[in-house]
Amino acid sequence: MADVKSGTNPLFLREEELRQCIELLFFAYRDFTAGPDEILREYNFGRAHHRVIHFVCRNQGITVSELLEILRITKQSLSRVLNALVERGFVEQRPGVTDRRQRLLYLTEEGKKLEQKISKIQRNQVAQAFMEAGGEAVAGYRKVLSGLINESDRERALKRILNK
Amino acid sequence: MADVKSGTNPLFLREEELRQCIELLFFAYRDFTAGPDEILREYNFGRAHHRVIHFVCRNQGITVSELLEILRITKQSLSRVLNALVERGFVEQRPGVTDRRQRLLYLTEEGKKLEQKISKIQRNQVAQAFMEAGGEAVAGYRKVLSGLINESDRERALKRILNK
DNA sequence: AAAGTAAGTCAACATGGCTGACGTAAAATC
DNA sequence: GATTTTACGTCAGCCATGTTGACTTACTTT
Repeated sequence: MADVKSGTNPLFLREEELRQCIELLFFAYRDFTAGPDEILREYNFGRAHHRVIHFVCRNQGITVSELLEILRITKQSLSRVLNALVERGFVEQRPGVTDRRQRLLYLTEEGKKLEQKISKIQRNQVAQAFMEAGGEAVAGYRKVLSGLINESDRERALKRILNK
Repeated sequence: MADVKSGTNPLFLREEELRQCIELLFFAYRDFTAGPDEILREYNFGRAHHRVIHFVCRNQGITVSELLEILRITKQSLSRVLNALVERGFVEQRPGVTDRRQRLLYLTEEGKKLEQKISKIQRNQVAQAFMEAGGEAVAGYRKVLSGLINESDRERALKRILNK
């Protein structure tokens, strides 16, 4: 009589472990976004603005369509957020050099300051977790999260993350 | 002339690595939620419904206030989603035994079926990533993500995750 | 010259957060 | 036993951020 719930059943162990790791991701993400949200509120910005600021910072001169592809939202959704950032002087648009239809995106000095302010909180949070966990754990974290990225997009995404 | 951008500057390396790991979390979460979202759409449910289904499944008989604390949303926000799930027969409410003010939450058979269907996708996705990354990496993943949980809530959250 | 592409706009709608005010039943306390 | 607190719920309205669909403009490619 094989007890499905027995600790000796590898399939059950596996499912339970997987569920725990899924939940872990939820809690980590929940608390990981809480800090930035607080600062953003002071500026009347939201998480959507943060994402734009982050990716424009990491990819100065990015095109609108590249940004859309990263964020996986519609251009109408992006435009609201992007226009607000441009109007309030956090993001700057410059026509592309080789293709003048493009409007390349850059953070202004103001934008860079805000990015620093927000990302510092997250970096401290991550640094703290890294210190507690140790270098080997960090390597594991990177490996697993990389594997969670959609396979068809993984290479491109990783290239972007590790860029330069 | 110390080059701040030099690869030999540990502070720069550190910041760059931290930023990469932050971005990794964004991409992983983005693609991690895409699968469930697709299924949920067929039921006219959203991510909010999924979260309720998930945590009620993992904590059968959970009280409304415990659920609110996990999700970190207002009861008004929860009620919309919860009422829909109850009305459509995915979640069941039973009065508490010792405290009859409570309405303990349970998944119905229907609810369990949907949960299985959704979580199977995520479990497969995570299992795949785990296989590619290896057991040591998984341990690292768990360590780091645990450390990302808000310190004041960490113990309680981890207890809930690892429960039973 | 025509077709395709990058980006933007307007309008309307859905989801899921939020606040504030108020209600009801049960439990806990004075 | 009366009062206060607690668990939960509702109504109403607002806001942020996602969606679709239709159309325009400027530029590039063919």
